[in-house]
Amino acid sequence: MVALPLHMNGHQQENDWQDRIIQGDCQEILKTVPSDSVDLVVTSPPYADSRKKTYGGIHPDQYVEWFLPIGAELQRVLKPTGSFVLNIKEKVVDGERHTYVLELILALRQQGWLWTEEYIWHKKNSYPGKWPNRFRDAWERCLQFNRSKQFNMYQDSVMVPTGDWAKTRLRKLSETDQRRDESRVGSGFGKNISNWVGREQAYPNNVLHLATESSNRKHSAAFPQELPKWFIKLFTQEGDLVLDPFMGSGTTALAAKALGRHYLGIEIQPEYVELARQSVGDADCE
Amino acid sequence: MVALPLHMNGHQQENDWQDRIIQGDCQEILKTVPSDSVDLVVTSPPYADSRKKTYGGIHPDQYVEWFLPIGAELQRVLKPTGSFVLNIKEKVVDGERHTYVLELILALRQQGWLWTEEYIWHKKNSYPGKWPNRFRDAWERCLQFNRSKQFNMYQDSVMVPTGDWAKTRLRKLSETDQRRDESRVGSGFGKNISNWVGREQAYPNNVLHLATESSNRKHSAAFPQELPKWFIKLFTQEGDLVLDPFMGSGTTALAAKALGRHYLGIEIQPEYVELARQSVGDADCE
DNA sequence: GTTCCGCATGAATCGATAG
DNA sequence: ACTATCGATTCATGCGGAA
Repeated sequence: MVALPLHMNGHQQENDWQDRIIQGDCQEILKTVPSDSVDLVVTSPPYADSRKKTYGGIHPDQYVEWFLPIGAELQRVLKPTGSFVLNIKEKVVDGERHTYVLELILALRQQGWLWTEEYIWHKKNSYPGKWPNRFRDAWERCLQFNRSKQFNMYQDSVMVPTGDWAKTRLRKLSETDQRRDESRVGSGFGKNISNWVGREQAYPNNVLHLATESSNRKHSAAFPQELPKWFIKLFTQEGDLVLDPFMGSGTTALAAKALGRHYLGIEIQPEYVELARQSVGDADCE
Repeated sequence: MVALPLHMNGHQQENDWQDRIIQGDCQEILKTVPSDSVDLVVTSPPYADSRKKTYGGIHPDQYVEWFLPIGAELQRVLKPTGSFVLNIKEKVVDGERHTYVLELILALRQQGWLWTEEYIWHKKNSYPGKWPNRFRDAWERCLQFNRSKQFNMYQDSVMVPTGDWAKTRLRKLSETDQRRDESRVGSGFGKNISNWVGREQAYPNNVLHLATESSNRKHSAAFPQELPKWFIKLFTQEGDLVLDPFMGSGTTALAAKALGRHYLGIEIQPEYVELARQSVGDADCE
């Protein structure tokens, strides 16, 4: 049977785990989350040795060791059809890219995760700076892991306008619409699709072009809401549960809520917890 | 005619190693190349299990083992101030990204290489296709390795125009071209750079936006000439020596020659050798 | 000389079929 | 069961021919 939250007894209601932001160390909190209950984990954990003041600064050499227990819990709480998206980028240490992310990928596979794909987040407005031996770092990894080869993926929900739709849309419109309508019947969507009716659309690829959010004042990591949104649309449906064990200022929760998904956020810093709760609360008023 | 290095006796003149394309297995040929003689290695080795007919198809599980002896030779022939740029991408095997590239990076570091940086080549025109569990693969790794932390880097040579270029130029373009320009983010590759001489310039970042050359010539080059050109400009000066141990149809040699650098190409396939020689020969006539 | 349009062409991947 | 081959799917790009 599932590990029940400590304060609950008897029948557990799934709703208790939805739309909440919990303060605490995710390694501990996660133990109280039921198995096979989460549809998507999307998170941007503290990077090694960075954000020292906020997270205690995990040393690069200890990063894998630190993350593995959390990876194990995430594997347990994720549904077999769910996905785990890890946004991360290795630091420069002593003039070299450190290898802890590579080692983490290998270690997570040892743990049973499937390394399905590596998406690239291209940061269009990367952090300025100049060094004699390198250029600005303008990309981060978004690693997709799965428990099983059979996972949910709703590709139609993230389609984008075709490169030259303006040129050909009028000509091909009828023909293409017919074809797309057929395929739409089987896959039971409708909401987002309707936004694109009349346009040519194509499936995206594994390179995401997003700007970092400079307005994110308090939390040190500039994690644009569009990033979790994209993965939430891609890997969940409305009503599904999205987990972020390193919630920070609540970007993932906001994204999930805005898309009609349930969220579960864990954050160790009380200030961030408060900030995140305000954010999702504020969103209520809109 | 092919003047093989083995035919030479006595003192080696550096010129003997310049501007030549040698047919043979690079693992063997490299042994005859003088130590500390190359300013830049830029190459795109056969990817695991691909190009089966031409290279014999290295199995993913044996890739690291196969590459390491070559890596050792490259380390020897490279000058201490030189760089080694490796263009590579892992395949999907059984629904997962294979880990041989990650393992190769770790193994090359064991061999003494410094993993200085990972550039991303964003392939604007990625191979089409649709699958239930993934999108099209639109990026490849360009891994930069060095022998020493003190390596040559000429950042000014790859600066890109900035600022008001969109403003000035977009007005004249058609609607479709405008749309294309939007997606043409960042590192100003392209032919019209000369139009922007004298304008404000900025340093690029570590994401390169290039299209593959699909229907360019008879022989479609796996990587576009702009890719080696960028690294050649960045890591060498005129008169320096550029080595490509997997020359293919000669893209790197052409790029080096066009930029006034010397080249040394090694290629096992006689047809490619012939093609590459014709290419650099043809370039002479222009 | 432009601009526009048609068309072939990829460092792909999956799933089914065949040996 | 495990490998090898094949068909289906899909789209940005650049060339060449046409207006």
